[in-house]
Amino acid sequence: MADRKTEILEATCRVIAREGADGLRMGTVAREAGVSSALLHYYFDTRADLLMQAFEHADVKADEAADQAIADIPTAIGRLQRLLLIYAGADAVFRDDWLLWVEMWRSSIFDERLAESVRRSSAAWVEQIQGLIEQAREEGAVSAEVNIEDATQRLAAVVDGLGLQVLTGTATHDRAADLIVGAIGNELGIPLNARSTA
Amino acid sequence: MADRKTEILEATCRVIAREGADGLRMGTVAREAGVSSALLHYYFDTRADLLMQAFEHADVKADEAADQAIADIPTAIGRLQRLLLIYAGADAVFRDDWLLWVEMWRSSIFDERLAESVRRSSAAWVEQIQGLIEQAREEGAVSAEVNIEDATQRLAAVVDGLGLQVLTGTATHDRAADLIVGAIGNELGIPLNARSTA
DNA sequence: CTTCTGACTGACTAGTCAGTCAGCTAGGTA
DNA sequence: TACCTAGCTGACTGACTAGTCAGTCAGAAG
Repeated sequence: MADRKTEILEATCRVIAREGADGLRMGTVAREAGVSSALLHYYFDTRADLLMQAFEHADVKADEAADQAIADIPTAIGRLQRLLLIYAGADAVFRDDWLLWVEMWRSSIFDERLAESVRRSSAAWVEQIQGLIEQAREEGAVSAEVNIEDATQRLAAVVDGLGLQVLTGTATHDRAADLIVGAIGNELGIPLNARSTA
Repeated sequence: MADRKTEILEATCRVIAREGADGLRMGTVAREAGVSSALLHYYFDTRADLLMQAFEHADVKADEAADQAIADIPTAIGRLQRLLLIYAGADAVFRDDWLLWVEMWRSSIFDERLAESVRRSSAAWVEQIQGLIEQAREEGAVSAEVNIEDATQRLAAVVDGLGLQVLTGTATHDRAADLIVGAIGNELGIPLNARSTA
C-alpha cells in the first residue's frame, strides 16, 4: 500500500470498474490516486501499459482471494462449488474482480497483446476447475461415466455466461447461484444430495 | 440498400465488428459508407444514437437470419440445436452478428439506455429457446423430470460462455459445437441418440 | 556544507474527435 | 422563369486527451 506503483494500479482498477477499460482516462486515474498524471507516465510508459499491468494485478489479486476463500472447505466438491459461485460474480464482494475480468476478456478481442495474457489466465482457471473435479472423483463424488474435460469446459462456460447475465442485470445473484449448483450436479452426475452453499 | 440511412447503419455494424463499439469513430463510419461525416449527423443526432440504432438494426437482422436458418428443420430438438450453434458463434458466418451482440452486451454495463434494449433482446432469445424446448417435450424428446426454466437458462448461459471463448480464441468452433450438443443432451435428459448437426 | 538522485509536478503540445454551419445541387412546384 | 426543399458536403471549432519536459524538492552520499 505504501508502494506508489501499486496504489496507482489499484486506482486504475477502481476506475476500470466504474468506467470500463475504454473509458479509462489518465487524468481520472491520476485524480483517483491523488497524484499528477505525469507520475503515471513516470511508472508506466503508455496508457496501454498501465491498462495491461492493472489487468494482471487484478488477476493475481482475485486468484489469491479466491484461493483463500476456498482454502478450508473440506470436500473438493464444496471447494468447486464455492469457486464457481465466486467467479460467477454471484458473490457481490467479487463483482468488481469479475467486471475487471470481463473487461480484460473483451478488450482482448481487439488487442492481440492482451489476448495472450487472457489465454494464460483462462487456461489456469480451467485447470483449477478440472483439478477440483478430479479430486472430487477420487473422493467418490463424481459419477464414473462423466467425461471430465467436457464437464470442466461446460461448467466454465455456464459460469461465464451466468456471470455476464448478473453483470448486465439479466439475472440475479441468487438465481445464478442456484443454476450453478444445479449445473454442477448435472455435469458431475450427482444424484441431488451433496449441498452446502457456504 | 438504396436507402442511405440503412447503408450507414450497415457500415456502422462493419466498423463495430472491426474496431469494437468504443473504437467506433464517426470519421471511420463515414469513410466506410462513402459519405461525409456531416451526413451521419444529418441522419443521427449523436454518436450514441448511431451506435444504438446500429445495435438494434443488427439485432433484428440476426434474428431474421437465424429464424430463416432453422425454418425448415423438422424436429424442435433439431431447430434448438441449430439455433444454439448459430448463437454461439460456432457458425463462422454469424461471427460478426455474435460479436456485435457481445459489444452491445458489454456496452450496456455502463449505459443504462442500452441496458434496457439488451434486456429486451435477451428475454426474447431466452423465450425462443424455452419455446423450442417445450415443443421438443411435446414431441417426446425431453425427459419428464427436466425443469424447463432451469434448463433454458443454463443452456443460454453455456452458449454465451462458449461463444465468448470462441470469440477470444480460447476454444475452437468445432469444440464449442460438440460441447453445446452435449449440453443439450445433458440438460434435456436425452440418452445419447438424437443427433444431426446440419 | 555540496552534490547527486529518485520521486514528483504544473504547464504545455500535438493531435483527435464529435458536432456545427454555411452553402451547394438536383428535382419538384407554382 | 423563379422559388423551395431534401439530401448532402467541406471546412471549421471547441473540447478533450496522451504524452512531454523543464524544473522542484527531500533526502542520501560524500
